[in-house]
Amino acid sequence: MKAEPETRIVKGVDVKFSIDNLRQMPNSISEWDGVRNFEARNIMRDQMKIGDKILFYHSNCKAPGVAGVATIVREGYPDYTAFDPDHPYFDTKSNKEEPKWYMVDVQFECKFSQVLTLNSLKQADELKEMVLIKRGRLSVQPVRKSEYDFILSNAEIEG
DNA sequence: GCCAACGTTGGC
DNA sequence: GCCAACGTTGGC
Repeated sequence: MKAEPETRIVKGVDVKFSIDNLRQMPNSISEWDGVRNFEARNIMRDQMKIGDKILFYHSNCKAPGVAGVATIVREGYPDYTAFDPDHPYFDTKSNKEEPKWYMVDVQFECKFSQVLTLNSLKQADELKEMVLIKRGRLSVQPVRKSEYDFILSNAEIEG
């Protein structure tokens, strides 16, 4: 799951969100709101289950890469930020009766001492088929167990 | 249901 | 800040 750790202003609101921001939330839990892509939405709505681990990826920043791990603690439910005209993620085409967008809740699991950069991930033969490498440009995407295990085995966990 | 125009993502 | 790649929209 990708988030942007550096300041980005959308309708006057800074939408940056890093692994540190997640850790600092109450109980280190946050809603994963603002996803406005059908394929990414379907993954959150239909596939993610409580207890699933996710790789927290920092995108659109100086050092893009995997920053740590989080866990799904609530399965897909309507992304209500789409209903609020004052919210940066408002969408006129979504409403409570027929929600167009969905989100999950995630809880901080661990942070890597150093971000595993996209550049370094690209060097690994084990990750050649990874959606992140092959395709990019999708903010919620599937990770094979072998890819997840490889990434974790190459990460140093902070603390 | 095609596809051109347009908008967004996200690395660099 | 540029721009390639890709997703979405809307006219026909």
